[in-house]
Amino acid sequence: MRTYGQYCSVAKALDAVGDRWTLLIVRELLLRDGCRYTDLLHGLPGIATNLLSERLRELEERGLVRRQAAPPPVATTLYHLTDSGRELDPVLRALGRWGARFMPEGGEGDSFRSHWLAFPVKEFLHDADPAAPPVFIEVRTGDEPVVIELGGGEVTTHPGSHPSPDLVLEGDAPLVLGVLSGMLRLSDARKLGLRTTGSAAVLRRVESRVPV
Amino acid sequence: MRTYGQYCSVAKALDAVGDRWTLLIVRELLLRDGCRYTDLLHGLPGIATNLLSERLRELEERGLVRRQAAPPPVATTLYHLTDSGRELDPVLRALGRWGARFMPEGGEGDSFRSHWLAFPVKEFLHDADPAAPPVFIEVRTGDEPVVIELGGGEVTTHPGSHPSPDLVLEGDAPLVLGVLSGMLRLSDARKLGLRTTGSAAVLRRVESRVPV
DNA sequence: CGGCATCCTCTTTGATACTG
DNA sequence: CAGTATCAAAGAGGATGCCG
Repeated sequence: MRTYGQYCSVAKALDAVGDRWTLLIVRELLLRDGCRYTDLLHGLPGIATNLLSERLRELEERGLVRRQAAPPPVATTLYHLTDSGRELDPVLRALGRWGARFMPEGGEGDSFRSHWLAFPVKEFLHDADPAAPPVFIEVRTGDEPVVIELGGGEVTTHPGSHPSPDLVLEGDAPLVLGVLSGMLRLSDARKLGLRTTGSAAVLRRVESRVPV
Repeated sequence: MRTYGQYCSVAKALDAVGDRWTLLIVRELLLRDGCRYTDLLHGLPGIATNLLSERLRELEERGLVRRQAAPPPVATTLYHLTDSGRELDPVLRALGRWGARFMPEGGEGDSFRSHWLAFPVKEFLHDADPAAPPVFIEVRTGDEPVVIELGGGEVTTHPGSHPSPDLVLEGDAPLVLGVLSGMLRLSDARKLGLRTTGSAAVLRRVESRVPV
């Protein structure tokens, strides 16, 4: 194990999770705890399979990940974060907050997975009308549809489709995130290729607190 | 530039600062903004000089670091963080907080620089008696002495010695940090090799909030 | 198919030496 | 002091093979 050899808690943290891909594996497990090797592979486009297995072994040794042999009918091993691993949440949130500044430009040729939406949605979006009945926005981008629910002051995401969404947003992830974050006007997003169905008015209920 | 190619702000952040040594360079500049190449080299024991120069160039390209040609009598280039770079502070603090769990065991053969103390002192220690007149603890560990001042509810560090410190702690960094954080009793630390001069009673004024 | 292990090539790193 | 240059070792990325 390669270590910085510095008696400093930042260096110690980076000894444990500073290797390439490691924090992204933790991101996946924070988003979807208890998932399979293949799910991780799918959620981490670009990773080599040998690296994933190696990192998982290291994370297990360090006590951040626990593997659980799921009984039939699943009959496969599920990867979970330990308490220690889950406590990396503030680190990931701080990183995501800081990295948000690169999102407006980037996106050309980047891969995207729709479950990644859960992070920015929870972190930056708020329900501006908590008393109103919930509304549902179905987002079709990335690998599978996802539903954003606004209700009771909370904004949550759910994988899958909604039988009767109030609004459907379909198009590239940067367009969808631009509209949700309020950094892109819907009319401009439409010109850039975003397709919408339903009531665009529900977007006014999305309160965005993206850091400047 | 190697990138994850993922449209996710965490991945984008790691594209920018996820390389080996990069966040430790930012740590150094957060602790001592405007320092020289040699200061960085000294504050980052173990780094290869070519890596430091390469990382500094990358950080400058990404707009996190600014190099400034200092006029005589300094007559050298000084490295500063930009606003964008300084905004990594919450990331470093989250990492340091999480990594603190590795500090009690680690330390064998690790290098230590006394200016690193500023981070944990600011993050975890508080002055339990804000109304009392300030007291000064001189710590002699690592490369140079450092003075910890308790006063007005704040705990601050200052490089160098104090003419008449209330207490002097001298010995290995883990012992000093153990005593300051309250995880090690002074009597035990003394048995392990910590040398003290002055009034040990001032330690009762140190209120430690180390996360469990 | 899920969950890796192996092999091979290419890039990054670390240690050291050297220069303006 | 502030870096470049050189080179061996380690790590990453990609393809493929194996096994229940």
